[in-house]
Amino acid sequence: MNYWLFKSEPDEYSLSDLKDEPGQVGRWDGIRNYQARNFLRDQVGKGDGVLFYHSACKIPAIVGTARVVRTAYPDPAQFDPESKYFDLKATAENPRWFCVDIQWQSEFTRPVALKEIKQNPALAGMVLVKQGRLSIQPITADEWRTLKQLGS
DNA sequence: GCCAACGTTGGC
DNA sequence: GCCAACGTTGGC
Repeated sequence: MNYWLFKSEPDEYSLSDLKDEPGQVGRWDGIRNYQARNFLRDQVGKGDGVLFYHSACKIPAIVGTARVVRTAYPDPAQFDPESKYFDLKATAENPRWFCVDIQWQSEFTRPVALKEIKQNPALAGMVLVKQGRLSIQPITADEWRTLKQLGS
C-alpha cells in the first residue's frame, strides 16, 4: 500500500468533479510527463491512497483524498485525434501513456495550503516542496498521516 | 501576466 | 551525445 499526491487544476478537474462521477469513480488521464507516467504505470497500486491537490489556482492546496480502484491501463486519449492528448507515435500494441481510475474518498474539513506545507518542518521532504512541477508524486506514510490530520 | 525551473526537441 | 531553442508547469 502506497500513498500519492495527484495534482489537478480545479478549472479542469476538481475534487468535486470526481465526487460527481458515477460511483464517484473517475479516470486519471492526460498524464504526459515520463516521470509521472512511470509512477502511474509501475508503482500505483489498487487501494493506494491519493491526496488530491489543486494547482494553478488562487490557493494551491490539498483538498481531500481518493483511492486507486483500477491500476494502469493505456490512456484512450492518446489514440483519439480529436483529443488534445492525442499522440501520433502511440499505438495499441505499444501505448505510450497510461491512466488509472480513482474513487472519491473524503473532502478535507480544512484545505491544507501549499504555503502551510512549506512552513511545516515535518513536510520539508515532500517532492511538492523540493520539485514543484511533478504532477504525480509519492508520499510517505508519515506525510500521509500528518496531512490528513492537518486537513481534518 | 511574469518568470523560474524544469522537460523536450532536433540540428550538428 | 551535446546543447541551444523552445515549450510547459505552476507559484506568485
